[in-house]
Amino acid sequence: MDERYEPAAIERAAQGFWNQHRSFEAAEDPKRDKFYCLSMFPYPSGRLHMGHVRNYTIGDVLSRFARMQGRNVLQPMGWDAFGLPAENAAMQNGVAPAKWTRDNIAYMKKQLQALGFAIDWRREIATCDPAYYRWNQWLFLRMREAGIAYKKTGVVNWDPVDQTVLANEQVIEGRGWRTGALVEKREIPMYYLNITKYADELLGDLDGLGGWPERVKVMQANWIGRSEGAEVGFPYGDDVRALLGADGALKVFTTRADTLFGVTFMAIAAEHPVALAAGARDPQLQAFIDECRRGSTMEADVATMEKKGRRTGLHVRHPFTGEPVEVWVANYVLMGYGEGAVMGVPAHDERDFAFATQNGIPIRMVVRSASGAYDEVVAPWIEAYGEHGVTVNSGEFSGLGYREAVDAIAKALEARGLGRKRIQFRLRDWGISRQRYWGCPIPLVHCEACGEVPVPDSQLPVVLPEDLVPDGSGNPLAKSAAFRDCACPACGKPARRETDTMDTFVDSSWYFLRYACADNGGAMVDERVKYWLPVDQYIGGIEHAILHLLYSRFWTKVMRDLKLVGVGEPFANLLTQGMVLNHIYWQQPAEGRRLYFNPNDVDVEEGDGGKRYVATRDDGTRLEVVYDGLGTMSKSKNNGVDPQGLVEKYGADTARLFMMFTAPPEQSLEWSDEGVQGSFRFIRRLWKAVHDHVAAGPAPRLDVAALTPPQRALRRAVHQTLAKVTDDIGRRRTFNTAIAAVMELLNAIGRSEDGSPQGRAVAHEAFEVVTVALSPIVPHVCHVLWQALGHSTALVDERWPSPDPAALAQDSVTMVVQVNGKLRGQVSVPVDAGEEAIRAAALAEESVQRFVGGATPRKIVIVPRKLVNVVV
RNA sequence: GCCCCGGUGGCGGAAUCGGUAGACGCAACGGACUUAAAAUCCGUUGACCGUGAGGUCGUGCCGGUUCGAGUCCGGCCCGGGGCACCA
Repeated sequence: MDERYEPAAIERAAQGFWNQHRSFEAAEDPKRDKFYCLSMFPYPSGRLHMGHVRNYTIGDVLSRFARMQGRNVLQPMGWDAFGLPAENAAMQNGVAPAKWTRDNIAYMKKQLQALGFAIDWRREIATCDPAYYRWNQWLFLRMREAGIAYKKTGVVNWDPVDQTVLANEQVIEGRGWRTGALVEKREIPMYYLNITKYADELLGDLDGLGGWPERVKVMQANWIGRSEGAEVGFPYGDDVRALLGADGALKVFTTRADTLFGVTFMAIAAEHPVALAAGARDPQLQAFIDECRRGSTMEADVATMEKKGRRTGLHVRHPFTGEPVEVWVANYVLMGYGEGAVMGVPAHDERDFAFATQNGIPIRMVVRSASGAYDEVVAPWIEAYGEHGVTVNSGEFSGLGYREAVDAIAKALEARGLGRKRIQFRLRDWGISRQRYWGCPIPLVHCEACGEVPVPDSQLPVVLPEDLVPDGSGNPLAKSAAFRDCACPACGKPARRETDTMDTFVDSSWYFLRYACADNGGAMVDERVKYWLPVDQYIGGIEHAILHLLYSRFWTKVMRDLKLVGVGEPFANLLTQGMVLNHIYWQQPAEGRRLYFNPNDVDVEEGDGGKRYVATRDDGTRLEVVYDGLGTMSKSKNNGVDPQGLVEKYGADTARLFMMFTAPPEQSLEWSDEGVQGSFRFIRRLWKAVHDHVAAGPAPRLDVAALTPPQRALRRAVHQTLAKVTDDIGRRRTFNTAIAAVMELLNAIGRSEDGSPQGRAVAHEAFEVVTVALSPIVPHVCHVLWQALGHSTALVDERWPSPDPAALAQDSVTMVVQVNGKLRGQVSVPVDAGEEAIRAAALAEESVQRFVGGATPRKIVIVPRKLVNVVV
């Protein structure tokens, strides 16, 4: 064994061993308990970032731990390879997205391998491979047959200069990112997946997901947003009837049917048919409608923008009183959500209150406060106005509580054919059409004679041409004759191929199934999926808590209903890892954009007026910069740390140890160069300790009966540490405290300095436990240390040991003594001491006597083996 | 704006079920070793009072429950994630 710790050589040796012995190739074996450990696959952006290292280290620790516990472990890896960044890179560099993506995959795969992850690379998949995405297409056609995939119009961001659809990310302050043109909303036909059909089940099944963080389940439940309420029809007034040339009713959904008699206006979306008809004869209203249709499609923008409205001059009639209610167009009502219309009850809804006050609309109180918080509704708004109470001024429905009022009103509405009770979800159907090149083609053909024709299964996949280079002006597929022009599968006449591609969330909604059978060219899934699913542990960023995880759950349920898989939930346990943060520094030049400086190039100087931050530029000149706090590592803020440099300088084990030690996995993690060095030093200290122990010659056999008290104490610490690490990794998933416990143990071994034969035997056992306990986290160095400790077997194939109960036993415990809840002393009592004995020992303690004085304790609280509190 | 999470020494964090606040690590300071530096090793380090023994205060802010609150409850402040075409 070398005296010096040389990570490069050690890691080469360990990885060579695992590769040669195919240690991580997983085979289905029904007799063995399987453990499917899945980390969210990366987008191949070019290089690994620290978030990836953190994510995959967590997965690897759990995989290696489960493997040592005897489970049959599958840990696969692949590439979420379609998406916008490839098109952006193509526009910047003129490289085809396919080549850019595949080069990135090759590079990042090498980086992953250098980190020593226990991955079965035979199962690698990339979503841009036709062998993968053909099954997107195949299942899309099955969903279309089942009515789950259907067509309707949807709203997109439209750049009028580039004549192209923009992603939300490409809209900067209401303008196209390349052209600076004001973005417009535009309605186009799109394909949708009927996820709302599964809303009830997606919500209800959350209860069965015991291995999911509570906060993720709450977020999903709120996203699905089940609300019980009533649908109410407001019959058209004569003016609306005349305008539309038809009879009917304006439908709304409300959770507050009890306030129906407080309706003083109706608000409809700018895209609502009534609004469009009204706009056609009123140029000023049309101008307002046009204004509403500019601007953002994002909910956050809609929610924070100034609430504006304009009267249409049209009326609907109250369903009970028949009174006319004026209809307004409002920018805060969205056509895509609910009915595109809401009833306005200013007295009992904060937003309606603001709208009414601003526009001079009357406010009619119809609920009396149950708590007496108000007698009349007057400005300013107070929260109590929105609370449930007892109805007033509501005709025959007055004097009812919330539930009775809603029930009675809904019943009466139903009798008149103007409404009913209904359950509404906030969740909307999933629009999957994208007018973009680098994605999975939607397998449809448009024929003048036959209409929309699905591509027959025998002709799948519809292969995406890989030689196109987007230029920012629309989808290149639409301009490629070779792709676009085809024969109609039904009649054979010339036809046009669909040029929309699928949302990349489709690709990631089922990749975890494909790992089980990646080599099957004849079917999407097979028997092996039944063996591996569900995923036993899923690990990924908290930013995916809603969309990706909800879509995957939905997709799995659809496949279950199509009899393709046996499970209805894909992920049994979920760990949501926090983000990796670093400091942000910038400087604002006289003209142009902020310049961001990498924290590596910034020195912190302590001056009279506090701290100064000085950056050193490439040309060696220095410049004072602004410190802007911590933020996620990103290219735009120039605060990323390249894992490659870290691995080259310190080795993969140090990178892994730092990631696991610095913060618990669910919390955000702050980058620290000093912390990395500390992790490196710890490994080196471990290496040196084992080296010195081994260099002193073989340790004798451990004779438990012959140990001195200090030796017994050290051995107890060894087995306590083992128990703690097992619990921390296996149950609590707090790797940082597991590592801290091992550090403490290593410190204790160092302090013992016991060169006697049994002292060395205890130390030997201790080093073995340290090596095993750390091996999931720093597997390379432990692989080599295990051999140095005299083993001919490979550590990766060892079983995780159990603590020796005999070693854990102790005959006395130290209990803390408090007087009136304040710590005053400690007493040592036998483990089996009774309450009386503990009480006596506590009262006899010197400082307790001092604080109790002559007083008689009023109460003595005893927490077994921990604490005594004397209350006087 | 709405939903979710977090806030503990100079810093990252620990305290697992309401029971010793600050484990472990970093940084800093002092010392040993060295011609010197690096590396390594030893020691100190929440604040305040005290020579000391010891005491008082202390987990974003205000209030509450409890023998006992970082932990539970109510109200705020600040930071982060998500909001449906970034992945």
